[in-house]
Order: sequence, then C-alpha cells, then structure tokens
Amino acid sequence: MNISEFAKEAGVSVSAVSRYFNNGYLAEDKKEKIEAALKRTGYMPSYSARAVRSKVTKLIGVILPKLSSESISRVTEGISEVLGEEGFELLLVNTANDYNREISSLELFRQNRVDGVILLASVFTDLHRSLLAKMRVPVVIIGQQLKGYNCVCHNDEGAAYSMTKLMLNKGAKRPAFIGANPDDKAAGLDRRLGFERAVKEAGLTVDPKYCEIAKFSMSSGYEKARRLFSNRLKPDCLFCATDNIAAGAMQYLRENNIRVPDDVMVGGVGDSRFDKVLYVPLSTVHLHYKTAGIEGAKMLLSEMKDRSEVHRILQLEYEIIERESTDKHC
Amino acid sequence: MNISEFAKEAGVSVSAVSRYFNNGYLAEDKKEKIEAALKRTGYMPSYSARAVRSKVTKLIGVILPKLSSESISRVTEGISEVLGEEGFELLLVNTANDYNREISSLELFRQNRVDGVILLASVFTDLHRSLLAKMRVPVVIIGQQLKGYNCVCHNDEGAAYSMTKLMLNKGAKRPAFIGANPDDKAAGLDRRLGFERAVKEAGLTVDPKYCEIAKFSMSSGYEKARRLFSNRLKPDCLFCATDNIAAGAMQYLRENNIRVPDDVMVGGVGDSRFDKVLYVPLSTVHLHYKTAGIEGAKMLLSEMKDRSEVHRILQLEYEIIERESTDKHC
DNA sequence: AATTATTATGATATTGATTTCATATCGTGA
DNA sequence: TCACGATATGAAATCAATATCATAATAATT
Repeated sequence: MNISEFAKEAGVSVSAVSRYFNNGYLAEDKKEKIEAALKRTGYMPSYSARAVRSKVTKLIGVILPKLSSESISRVTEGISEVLGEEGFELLLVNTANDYNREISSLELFRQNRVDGVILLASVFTDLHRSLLAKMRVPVVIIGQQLKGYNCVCHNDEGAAYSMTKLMLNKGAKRPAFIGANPDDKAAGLDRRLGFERAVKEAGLTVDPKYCEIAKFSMSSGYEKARRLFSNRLKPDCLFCATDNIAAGAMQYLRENNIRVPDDVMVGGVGDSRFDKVLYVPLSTVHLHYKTAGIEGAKMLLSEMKDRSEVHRILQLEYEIIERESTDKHC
Repeated sequence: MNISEFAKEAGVSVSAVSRYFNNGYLAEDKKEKIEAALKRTGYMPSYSARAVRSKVTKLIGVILPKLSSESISRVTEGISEVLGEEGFELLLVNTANDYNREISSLELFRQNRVDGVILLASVFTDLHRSLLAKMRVPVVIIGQQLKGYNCVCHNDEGAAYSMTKLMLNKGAKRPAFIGANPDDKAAGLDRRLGFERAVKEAGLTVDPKYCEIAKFSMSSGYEKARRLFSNRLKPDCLFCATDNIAAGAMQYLRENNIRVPDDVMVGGVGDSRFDKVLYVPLSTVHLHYKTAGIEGAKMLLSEMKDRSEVHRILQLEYEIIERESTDKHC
C-alpha cells in the first residue's frame, strides 16, 4: 500500500497524509481520519521514497575494525545511545581489520546512503584521505586524530606514560614493552612513545630487545611474553598496550612460575571488565571509551545541523587504576 | 549529480547508465564511455532512489539487546561475515534490553527499510508476536526458539545439564545455582531446567535456598554469591548460567577465602575469552555463538531467495571445556 | 474596515533511479 | 530466403514519497 491508496482509504488528500507524518499544517478532523485508517490498514510510509525527495536517510554509517572487542563495543554503545535518541539508526560495517573493506564502505556511504559517518579506523593511508575528502556528509573520527576532521581521541601517550612511570617509581630497572603495530597511531605509536618517555625520564634507556609488537589478542600477548621471559633478559616490569595483551602475557608468567608483582610488575591499558578477576588483578588505565562514542555522536549531530569548516579535536583524559599487579613495595 | 546529468556528461542515454549498473545488455563502446565519465565525475547512483523502484535495500535489520557483550558480538560477527559477502549491510539496533525499543525497531523495519530481519531477543511477549506476524520481510531469530519462525538456537538445557552433572559426578552434594531471569527462555529457563535435571538425576533435591537469579553482569554474580555463601548453606558446587556471573561469583569467593575447587567447584556457560586467565581457570561450556550468527544469516539469505512457509529450527550443540575450577578428585 | 499574518488545502511537479515497451540489428539454423 | 532468438537501444511510464504553488479561510493587527 502506498500513500495515495492510503489517502483514498482514509478519505483525505495525499498531501494531508504527507503532512501528518511531517508535522505540517493539518486540521484536527483529518488527523483523526488518518489515525483511524492507520489502525485499520497498518500503513507505513516508505523510507526509501522519503529519502529520495527529502535527502534525509536517518542513517549514520559506522565503520569498525571489529565487533567483538570490548573497547570498540563500548564506543559503539555510546554512539548508539546518543543517535538513537535523535531518531537515527546505525548502518554498521565491520571491516574485520581489512583495509579494503574500510575503503569500500567509505565508497558505499557516498551513495546517498547515510546522513553522516563515524569512523573508527586504526590506520590512515593516502587512499583513506582522498576518499574522506570526497565525502559529502559530515564525518567524525573516533580513537585517532586526523587533520581537517572532527576527532574524539584519547590521551594515549599520557596513559602509557603514567602507567609506565607508576611501575618505574616502584624501583623497576628493566622495563619491557609489548605494544601494537605503530601504523596504528593511537594504540601503536603513541602508547609506545609514552612508554619511552617514562623510561628516559627515569634515567634508563629503551632497549629494543625488551620491546615486542603483538596483535590485539590474548594469545599474541602470551606469545610475545614468551619471547621476553624465556631468556636472560629478566624484565622487572612489563607495560602492555592493551589489557588483552597483558592478560595473555600474565597467563604465560603464571605458567612459568614468574611471580606478579614480585618478579615482574604488569600494567595494561583499557580497564577491561575482566581485569579485576584475573589471577592477579591487573593495574590498568581507564580510557573513556563510551564517552568517546557519546561525544563523537554529539559532534556529528551538531555538524549535521549546521556544517562548519572548523574542525574540533576533543582529547579525553584517562584514569590510572592501580591493582595488585603493580602492588610492590621497594 | 543524478543519472540524467551523468548520462548527458557521458554521452549515452539514461537507460544505458542504468543498464551499466545492473548488468543489462550494453555495447562495449558505451561501457567505456560510461567508465571514462565515472572517473571524471565520481558519480554514484543513489541507493534510496534505486530502492524505491526495485524494492531492494540491501540492508538487513539486526536487533540486539546490547552491544558490549562477548556472546552477542560474536553472533554479530558471524552475521556480518556472511551477509557482507553477499553485499548486504547491517542496520543495527541496540535495544539496551529495553522492551519498547525492541518493539519500535520492529515497527521501523516495516517501513521498507530492510530486506530481512535478524532478531536476538531475550523475551517474547504477545506484542512481539503480533508485530512479527505483520513483518513483510523474512525474519530469523537467533538464540531463542519461537514457533512459526526460522530459528537458530543453542542446546541451553543440555549445556547446563552437562556442566552440572560434571560437578555432581565429582561428589558434590550441595549444588547451588545462579541463573538469569526465567522470562529469558534460553539463558534463564532452559539453563535452570538443565541444572535441575542433573540435580534430580543425582538423587538430590533442588532447594530454592540454593538458587539465585542474577543480571548478566559480574557485579550481579558477586552479589548473588554473597547471598549463597555468607551463611550456613555451604554449597560445594556452583553452576552459573553465564561466565560473567561465574567470574563475579569467583571474585567473591576469593575475597572470602573460599577455595575453588577444593571448597566449591564452579562452572559457567559461554566460553568467554577471559575464562582461562581467571585466578582459577573456569570450566565452562562452549556455545557456538559465531556459528549461530553464520547459520542464521545463511537461513535469512535462503529465505530471501525463495520464501517458503516451512520454518526451520537449527539447534547447535555444545562442548564442555574443563579447567581447574572443577578439577577436584573425590 | 482594511490589511496583513497565520493556518489549511489539494493539485501538480519533482526526486533519482528502474522497468516496460516498442523497435532495430545481427547471427544462425531450417 | 525466411524465421527466430539473442542482443541492443532509448523514450516514457513508474515507484512512493516530498516540495512547490496557487489559493482559500481564519485570526490578528493597524
């Protein structure tokens, strides 16, 4: 059933029906007629047809590197909360860390599919930049900084610095690091830089032998911990760029009877739900993931309302959460 | 830029452009002309306009009770994998366990927004049923069974039964239970029934004092464990309907020096990522969440291809994963 | 009382695509 | 040579809505 069939059924004009759904001028008696007919027929206007003419889809494209990650799903939850309230729905694309899918979804979103885009990318290439430049709808980037775009990001460098410093202040002399791919500027490079700043500030040197790069998984953290601890290096503190990596590393430590925090202190980033139930509760840094989603969504909304050429960067702060994994007295 | 402007720019007819994007008859020279113009202009056909005429949105509506849950995001990952390959995108609605949002998104999906719907609901009311009946597009339900619909579900009763039996076989005599709201048929009721069957089969009786109902969170598991263990009941085994509940409960046990598994064995359901890094690695039941997503998506695809009146129910099996939390010798 | 602003109305144009239709061309087998 | 199916074409109809427009009926202001 389309609008004209429905209008006939309700005994009003097509325009009246359209006005009913779009808050135009409409007399009370017609409203009632329409509502009665609505109950009889169950008619609903077609969103696609509406979108053709009005150029509003009420859809926001959200591009994610993966779905089953605690940090990412917290961001998404924040996004969904704010946008849902404003009547927007999320068109979600899971790129599974596949570079090409990231590009192709940006392509897709150019086809008048969405009113705005939120991008949680880990890496930015020239192709990313050129596609983003072609976007005709507002874009907000969460978790990374990109010049010329609205961004909500975390103080990754500071978070890594503070956590590392916390351990060094307790007398650690052989700091080790398990990080992420430095192409990922936020979680890879910045957290590495924060670690290095703390090490240098403590009068120590950053030894590449004490640094490993892992994937964002527990098993990868386990593997890299083996490389660091199965020889004569004997690190006395370990900073991990994510809690997942830290949890995997600690599993290796437990299996090999390396005591936490007595033999080695361990610190992570992310404040994952499981941190406090690990065999040694993990010290970590809380990043405001959900807030990032909320603020990013708000940014997008205001950008959609009145598009401006000024781009804002919102950097969220962090909070150190100290637990037993760094609870060592020197 | 629309199709007729673009056709003019390319020097071909509107029909030719449409055929180019829809694999109709088209001479080679026109294809080339169009491709050249495509590069010059960056034209992309509008999805909304296409949808009006062809009634295909290439969008699948997915309704979820929450986003930041490991089990749910695994299901979603499976869905996204299969549908992404077929060129479908996900229109995701996070209902945040809010009954009304579940209803209103079903309403929304009736407005010719999506080609199909996947529903991960926890509770079914009469309103659900009547709205589902009005759906004009195929629907698949994951995680629950509902008569008259295509469903992919888990053997929740069996999973709970086997895990409980495992503990009772090791000589437990005072089994305790922390479950979920029984309105949730799968995770609430069925897992409770599985627990009860195992208890009765072992010649014991189900004592309501030993049974608690929690929310799907660690903190709720912690709370309910307090109720069970801060008195003279002294359960010697504890079955939890989810790993989150189990992890919270174990935190309480640790804080109160109740040893796992010596004083009490603990078993969960879900095979969460963190299970093996808990202070006592948790015995659990692996449910094939991702497979459920994959199979549900396949079901939807085949239903969209040729709609049949026959509805299938696919029940996935489970696998017991035994770890230290039940590693007790009697 | 005259003038203006606000509310209300429905026919018609418009949006940007696909589908239909009438028609033309070409190669192939009877 | 004729008939037929496959290929190819572009004008026009169609899809289901909103936007525009001309106009009427009130209400408010001078």
